Amino acid sequence: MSFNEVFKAIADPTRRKILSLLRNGELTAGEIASHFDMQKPSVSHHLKILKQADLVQDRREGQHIYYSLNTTVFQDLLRWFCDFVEKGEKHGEE
Amino acid sequence: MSFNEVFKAIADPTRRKILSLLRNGELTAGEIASHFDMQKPSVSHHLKILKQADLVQDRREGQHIYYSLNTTVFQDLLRWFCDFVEKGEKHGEE
DNA sequence: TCTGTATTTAGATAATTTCCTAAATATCTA
DNA sequence: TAGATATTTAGGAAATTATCTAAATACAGA
Repeated sequence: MSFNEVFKAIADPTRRKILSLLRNGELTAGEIASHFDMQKPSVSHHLKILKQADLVQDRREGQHIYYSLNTTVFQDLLRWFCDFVEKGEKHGEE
Repeated sequence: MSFNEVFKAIADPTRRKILSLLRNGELTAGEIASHFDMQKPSVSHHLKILKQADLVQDRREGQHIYYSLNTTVFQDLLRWFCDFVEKGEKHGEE
């Protein structure tokens, strides 16, 4: 996981929608794909990018693969934004 | 300003570094460009994208154009991330 | 008005990203 | 093992993005 991968991952609207869907709990790849007008391999590709960025986790259960949010990375991001809103003078990127 | 433009804007490492530089106060386009191994027109392009996303503001003073952070947009982003970290069940994107 | 400095705009190219179809892999059930 | 379902991997075309050089615009001072 790198900070850059995370920012790239959330830059895409499809991926942000996937993250929003997962806020209500884990879903299978197929359930996620059913929310989009897009072929399954394309959704799978987006899931892979989210996983590489450590924004989601997956676990297999039989034929299904369940995806869920990894909120610890969101907390790191939260801090990044907080640092801009606070008027503090120290900084550092990456 | 659209949420999508903002996320696209912060997806690029050069642009995130520009934002970090501006945390210490406003800088001219030339001062910003001097921090990068990149031609000035390229930096100018990145500044334009940050401006369109409403992450920075600019003001002209003589020959110089000063750029500075617009922290209100960061607050909106902060809320977006908070919504993921909180375990709340409601959601909505864009 | 002419010259120099600061910055942006325009246009081209190379790299990256998104999405598709086809094929491969993994698992379940008969 | 064979067939069905769920999902990913592979390979390629189209769209987007980052960067460059050259030219244009804006301003200051002589």
